[in-house]
Order: sequence, then C-alpha cells, then structure tokens
Amino acid sequence: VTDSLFGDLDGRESVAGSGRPGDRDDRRIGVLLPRAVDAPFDYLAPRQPRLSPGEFVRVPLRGGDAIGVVWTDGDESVAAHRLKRVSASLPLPSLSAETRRFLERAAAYTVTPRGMMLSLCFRPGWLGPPPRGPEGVQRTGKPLARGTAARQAVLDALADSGSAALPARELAARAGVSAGVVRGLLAAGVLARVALQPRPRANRGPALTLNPDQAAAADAVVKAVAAGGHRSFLLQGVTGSGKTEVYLEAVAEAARRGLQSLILLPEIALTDSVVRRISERFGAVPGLWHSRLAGGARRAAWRAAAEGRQLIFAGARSALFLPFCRLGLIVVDEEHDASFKQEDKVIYSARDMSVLRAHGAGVPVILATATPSLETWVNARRGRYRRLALPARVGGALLPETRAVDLRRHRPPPGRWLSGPVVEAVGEALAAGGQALLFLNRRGYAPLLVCGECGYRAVCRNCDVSLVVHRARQELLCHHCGYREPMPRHCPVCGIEGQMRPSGPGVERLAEEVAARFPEARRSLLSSDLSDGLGEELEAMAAGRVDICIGTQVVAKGHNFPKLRLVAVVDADICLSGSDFRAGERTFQTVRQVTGRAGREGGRSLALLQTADPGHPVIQAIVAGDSEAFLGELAGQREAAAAPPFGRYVAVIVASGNAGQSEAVARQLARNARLLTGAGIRLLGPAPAPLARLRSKWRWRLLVLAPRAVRVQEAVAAWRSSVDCPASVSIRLDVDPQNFL
DNA sequence: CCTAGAATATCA
DNA sequence: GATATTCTAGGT
Repeated sequence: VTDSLFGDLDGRESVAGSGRPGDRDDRRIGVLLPRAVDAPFDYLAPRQPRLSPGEFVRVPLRGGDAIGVVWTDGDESVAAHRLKRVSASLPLPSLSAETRRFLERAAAYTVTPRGMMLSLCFRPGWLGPPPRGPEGVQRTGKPLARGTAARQAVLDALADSGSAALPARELAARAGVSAGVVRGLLAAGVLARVALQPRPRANRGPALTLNPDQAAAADAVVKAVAAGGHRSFLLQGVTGSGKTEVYLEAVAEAARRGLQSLILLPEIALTDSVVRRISERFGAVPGLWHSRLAGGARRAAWRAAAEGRQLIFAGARSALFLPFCRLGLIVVDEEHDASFKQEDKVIYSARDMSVLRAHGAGVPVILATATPSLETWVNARRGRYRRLALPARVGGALLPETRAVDLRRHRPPPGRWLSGPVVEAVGEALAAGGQALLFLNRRGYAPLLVCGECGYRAVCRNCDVSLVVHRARQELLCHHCGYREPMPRHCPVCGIEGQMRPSGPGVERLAEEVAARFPEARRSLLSSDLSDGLGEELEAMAAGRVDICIGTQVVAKGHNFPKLRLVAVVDADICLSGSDFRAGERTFQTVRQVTGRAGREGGRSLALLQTADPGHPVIQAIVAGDSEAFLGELAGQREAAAAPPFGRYVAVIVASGNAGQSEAVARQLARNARLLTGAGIRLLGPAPAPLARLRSKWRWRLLVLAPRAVRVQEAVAAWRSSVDCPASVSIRLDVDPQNFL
C-alpha cells in the first residue's frame, strides 16, 4: 500500500548504498515506528545521507517495510547481526525537535506507547505528494533563440503584466496567441511552470473596533506572543462577548512574526464559521484539519504545517498533533467542551495536551470559553493561568433572563414533553418575530422501546444499554456500538403484536409534538444524525429562515443565532442523573451554553429550564447566573474530597470478551496494589463498570487516586506490567478521566 | 494427521 | 498496530 502511495516519491528517495551489515560503517540509529511500540527500533544508518533525529525514513520490517522517524542514536538492545539497514530517507520535512519532545511528553503523561503517539502525528497516506495547486509560467532567464512574432508577443505580454508569473491560459489570451505557443516556449525552456502563490493579501487589521475589555485582553495576549515564552491564559467571556476577535489579534501577532498559530475547536461543524472569520480578518483561508478531510486536502495541510508555509490552522482535537515547525500560539476555543477528550485508541485531552505542547514549545496558549471547566477555573484562581475577562456582550446585548419551570406543577400531558409555560413562551417569541430553540440532548425518537404487555425492554445485543428508537429510519439503534435492528412488530418475549411502545422523549419525537402545536412554524431538527446537512441547517437558523429549532448538543456550541428570543431546555435533569462526579459541572456548562445562544441581537430574551427539581443547587446556580459562585462551591467540594483538579484520578478499565478473564485480571491488579500505593496513592475497586458490557466486552473498573504532587504515571505503568495479562484482555489507563462509564 | 481459527509473540 | 508463529479443538 505504501508503495503505491509513494509512487511519486520513490524516484526522489535517497536510496542507501548497498553495503551489508558488518561493513565498516555500522552506526546504529533508533527509528520510532507509528505502531503500538514504546521504544524506537535500532537500524543500521545508511551511509550517504547522514541522518539526524526527526527525519522520515523507510525501513525494512518483517517481510515488508514501514515508515518511521529517526528518533535516537540507537542502543545495544538488539544484537548487531540481527540489524537491518535503513532502506531510504524520504524527501519530507523533518519532525521538529519541538514536535518530537511534545510526543514524548504526551506519551509519558497519558501512559501511552510512544509509537502510538507518533501515529497521531502521521500516517503513510498523509505523506504522499500534495495535489498540485494552480500553476503559472514565468521566464527562466534563458534567451529566446528562435523568436517568432507570436513567441515575442507572449514574452512581451508577460513583461507587461507586472507579475512574475501568469497562468498559461491567461498569458496566451493576453498575447492574443494560442496556448500552443506558450507550450512551445515551455518546451524550449524559455518559460517554466511554477506554483502560483495565492496572493497574500495585506493584513487587514481588526475587523471590528474592540471595546475596552476586548482591547485590554487583546493587548495582553498580543504582548505574550510578541515576548515569546510560555504563558497560559483563560479568556473568559460570556457568549457573544467577542472572544474570537481577541484571540485573532494574538494570531495576527504570531503571523506578523512568521509563527504558526493553531486554533482548536471542539467540533467540525464549528470550523465553517471560524474559517469565515479568519478569512475576513486575514484575507487568507486557514489550514484546516479534522477527521473528515479528504486525501488531497489532508496531504496539503500536513505538508503546509510541516514546511511552515501555512501560518494559521484551525481544526479538531487531532490537529494538535500536526508536525508544526514554527509554532507560535495555541488557542483552545470552548475549552470546557467534552469533545476535546479522545476516549478511544490513544486516550488524551486535547485541551490539556495543548497546554503541554505550548509549554514545551515555549509559546502562549489561550483557553477561551464562557463557562470554564473547573480545572481551568482553578488554575486561573491559583494564578497559574492569567485570567482575561470579557464581562459584557458586544454592543450591549443582554444575556437571557433565565427561569426554571417546575415540571411537577406544569406537567405536560402523557406523551407530550413541553409544559404550558414553554408552549406559551414559544408562541410569544414567534409572535414577536423571533425564533425559539428547544434543546434536548437525546438523539432519535425515544430512548426506550418497551412491551406494553410484559414490560420487555429492547436492549443491545453487544452492550448493557437500551436501544434507541429512530422512527425516521424505522430502526432501533445502539448509541454506543452502532448495532441496529429493524423496529420489531411484536414482542420477542411474549409475542404479543402491536404493543411495542416508544417511551420517553428524543428530538424526533419532540419535533412531532412541535409540528402538532405549531403547524405554521418553519421547523428545523438539528442533531448529529444529519452529518452533511448540518452546516446548511445551522446557516438557515442563523439567517432567520427557521422559526423553531429542535436540537441536541450540536446547537449548544458556538453558533450565533441573532433572532433567537427563547431557549427552552426540555430536560434539564438528564445530565444530573448520571453516576458521574462531573455531572453537575457538565449540566451547568451545557445549559449555560445553550441559553447563551439567545438574545445576541439585543432585545429581551428568555431561557426556560424544565426540571422536576427546581431546588437542585445546579439548577439554582444556572438560574442565578452566578458561575463564579457555582464554580467556587464546586471547587470547595472537590478540594475537601481531594478529587480533581486537587487530586489526580487514573481510571482503569479491564475489558475482555470473557467475563471471568476481565474479573481475574482486575482482581490481580488489586492484589498488586502495593506496587502503587504509598506516597499518598490509593486504589479503589475492582468493581464491574457501570456499563458492564460494551461492544461485547465485559468490563471491570478500578480507580487510582493520587495527590497532584506525585508522578503517578510511572507507578501506574509499573503496576500494570506487574500482572500477567492475556493478550485478549485489555487494560486501559485513562489519566484524568472525564467519565466513569 | 490435517485444518482452521484463536491465542500469542514479535517486529530491529 | 500488524502479522508471522504457535496452540488447540474438531474433523477425517
């Protein structure tokens, strides 16, 4: 596969000389390979090009070959006669020392093999030649030997154009000749093809004049970029306070200095609006990076990052592992967002790793949010991060008035989910020419399908969860493993037909209710299920072509809906019910984010929270709108319990297709606890995980609690390798877990 | 004694 | 992680 991908590169690879091992030159180098291996493999260095750390090389491995990165000098761990020689060095920019150091430190922090970390940084498919951009022709300096009138006209036209290079087609048109004349000059070597640089337009300066708060914040971050050196900022501003303008000033300063900036966003859907704003501000499109990038764009972006040709990048969490060569600034927008945490394969928090990378690179990092995560807030309070506050909305717009609606007093009719006050408020918002947003964090039609006769509940065959009813697709879906089955007509247990009933609300069902209540309104259903249409739908909402929007989590993030007058949180209690120590924090953030969508254009706006427990401290805190008090209270509780961010957790999940094996390994880990405990480290468990079966794996859970001051990673790694664990059992270590499922 | 699939070891 | 090697149950 790599051979075909490298078809274009092969001709330029510097192939190592044909010496055998044992020849005079038997210098070793260590090559790190992008796979689940922690240590670099030793190879004999090629003798012609003297390789230095960071260079990409092709090496023989088993029967075939692999691409790796020169990492170290090599050690004596493998006998000389077993060594193979590096087969070629690849014509690619080297991984910078900064990038390599970052990968090392990230691997150590997350207790991940270094090769796995490297695999986040490149795949063979990303390295191939980027698609050729627009090309033009220019003079080579070679004089015109056989000059014809047409040929001379072409050269004159090029000279008259003022620019060094023109597209061949345009040049021919200007000279009034056919394209064949230009081709002839190319063949004669008088003209040559060159890549046309997209004209770097001048820095246009601030798109808006900044208000005094913005100006003060911008001044601080710009100075930090200019001064160089690591600094962490919490840029905290209510939704609509203009955080983006502030951090773009820092990006501009980095660009002025020829340094690269990375803006991390929690979601691909958000990149559109940020890309637009960057384009407006800088007159150039930023480099983009996310999982849906197509092959050509991916190769181009990777190359641009590695060669330093592109200065501004925006992307999802994986963009943090791009091979930047001159990093000057990292921005993490919506830093509180849970999607910065990667939970599969390599487990890491892109927000935390951003701080790590910025620290190692000696550059500033800006964490921007309206609702800081507790970790970030505590760091700011302790003075580790400098806090820049934007207390007011741009243009004096007001935050919505927020009220709780007590579902015990305003109970919706059976099979309905909107209470009287919410229906009324939607009507008022529409009557006033505004929009309403109904937020329900549940995809699909209903979270359960139960048999009305015997009470059977449809469950996933691979996981310990209920299947979710998706009526539009006529399917039952597992939201964890993707398992699906057609909607059953009769109960698989009692066999009675026509009694399988959806139970509880999902956004599809809510949309049905809205259609019945407001048949005239233009409605839009937004959930991550529509992967492609999402951007358009959001655009329609922002442009006011929608009256009522029914949405899941995706609407809570960063979008700007100027005409929004009402936000209703249909079930404010959902997140509070989980068995999760971060539930309160997350509910607070989500609800505050959603309600923050309203009232950006000035005028009055309202946020209603439907809840069965209006007295709950989190609900009260949201209604009061006092996030400082809420976070202060939460921090006090966590500190008393030595919980994060005051202590450090490492969650351990032991998973296997065989229930007994999982339990045995988990118990053995517990028996070896003495390798871990001491120095204040404690171990809880083992116990079956709350999701005891997931993707057909039986899961047991342990929890390591450590004081922040001790380096828990080495201890945990030694502890893990102390148990003899069959390959069929996986032990996952999650440093700083976000949830305990 | 063979085969296929699962479990295990190893890559330099 | 990918894959060559070894193990093992089941079949001929």
